[in-house]
Amino acid sequence: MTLNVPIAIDAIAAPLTCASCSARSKSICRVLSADDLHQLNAIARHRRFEAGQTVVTEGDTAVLGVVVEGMLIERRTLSDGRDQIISLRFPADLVGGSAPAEMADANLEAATPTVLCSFDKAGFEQALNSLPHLQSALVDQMRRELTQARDWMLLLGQKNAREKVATFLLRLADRSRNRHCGTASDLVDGDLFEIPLGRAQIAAFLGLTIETVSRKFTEFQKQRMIELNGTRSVRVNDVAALRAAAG
Amino acid sequence: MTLNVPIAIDAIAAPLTCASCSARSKSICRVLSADDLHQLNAIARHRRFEAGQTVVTEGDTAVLGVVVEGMLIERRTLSDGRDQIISLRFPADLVGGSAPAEMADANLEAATPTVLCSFDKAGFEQALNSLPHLQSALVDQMRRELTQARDWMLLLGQKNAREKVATFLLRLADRSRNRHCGTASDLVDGDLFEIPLGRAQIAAFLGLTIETVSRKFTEFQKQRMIELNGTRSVRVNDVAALRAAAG
DNA sequence: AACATGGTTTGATCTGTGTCAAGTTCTGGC
DNA sequence: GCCAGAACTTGACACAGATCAAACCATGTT
Repeated sequence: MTLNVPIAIDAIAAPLTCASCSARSKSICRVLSADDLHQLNAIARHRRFEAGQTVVTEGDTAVLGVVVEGMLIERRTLSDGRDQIISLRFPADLVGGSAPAEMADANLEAATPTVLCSFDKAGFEQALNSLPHLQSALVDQMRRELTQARDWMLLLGQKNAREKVATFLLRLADRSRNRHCGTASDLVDGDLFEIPLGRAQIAAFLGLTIETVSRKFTEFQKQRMIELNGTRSVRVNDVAALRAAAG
Repeated sequence: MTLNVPIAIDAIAAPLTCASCSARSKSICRVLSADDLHQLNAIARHRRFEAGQTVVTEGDTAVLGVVVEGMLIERRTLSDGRDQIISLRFPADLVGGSAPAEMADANLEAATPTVLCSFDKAGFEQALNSLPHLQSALVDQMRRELTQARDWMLLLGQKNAREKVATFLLRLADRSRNRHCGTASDLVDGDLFEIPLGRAQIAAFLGLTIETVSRKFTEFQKQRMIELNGTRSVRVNDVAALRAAAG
């Protein structure tokens, strides 16, 4: 079972109702009763995106929704083309809830084939007003996003390439382990997971170049901390060492 | 009139009531009616801090409040001592509203003599529940924080030292210009303002070393873009050039 | 006034990461 | 299965920014 290439995207039955939504138990929708879900259901619409496809461009009218399957990337771009990936959005994550006004504050694109449950913005605002639980779930969600953003600022501003790549791997491994079940299990030696990003995307996420990322991967491999299978499949051989390298 | 050293901190009459609060018109409190303000007033308490003083340490029970006067710094620290300033909080900014649970997610310290209007956490939660306007103002505030954090990620990950320092100066100048009156006025050549931070703090904010920050300052001065008066007072001679340098 | 102190600037050198340029390995289409 | 193009790795080299060290300068103290 791979993360980046679901066997057949079209074979996945898109959950048409919130009741059967695989992302619900971990998304902001989890706080809603069956009755309240109907209100959301009415303004929800599923959209599919291929890997690499753009969802919205910075400045466009924002898209609002919950990731159901796959993975989205938010990136912010400098006028000369340099860009920084600002966040990775996994299943159950809210997207665009933090865009001020009606305008997207970043480019949004699919890293892997992705299903997004998008909400009508006006309808969502209305739902927020009538469902206090939803509103506070949104606040919670934003808190978590802010904490993540701040963690990443620490990484970008202070960590060196080795620490950056190690941190990245640990975060991803964690996310892969815990995405299926609700139980949080620790990463252990021997765990295998997929990197749903290319080297260029990893580089843009870490504030490095492709080449440096690649070098660190092979460095970790030579030191027996990880084992690469192809370019996107990783086995963690020495969690402790990886943790140490992450600083 | 200096930003960092008010003539006499004790001479400032602390606004004891929200009604006379200088920060109200721009803080989250602005959305509340006179009546609703009473509810907040009841749980508010003013606290003063000297420059350099710690307000809370990461992991302590969070402090929640609005900056009335002065400036606070939030910093996150790596185990080996390296640290990154995660945000600067100016008058009217909310502090601690984004801490998950009850725990501060960063160190908070005063950069200049500061007056903080702190709220009782439980009381504030209650106020949030009973005052929907306040809740959505909080969401707005968090949106803005998140946008700022993301802008800074772009800076930390992609900009070089020259761009970082130029960006920093522009941001500060802006903030200084617009802190008194409500009208947003553009920065123009000849504008003078104070830097309420030492070089070490600037460095920690930009992900650079003290020495590099210092070198960029003198570089800008040699190029006639700015003029330093002492170490903390800056005159901007060429806004356009600074903007260009900021990328 | 001389002094101690902490912050800042400046200089010399080192180093990690970027840059440029080949190779090499994957991947998907025929 | 083979081929073309893209993605990745590896190497040689350059350079921005870090590090180490020494002046320099404010500011308050005796």
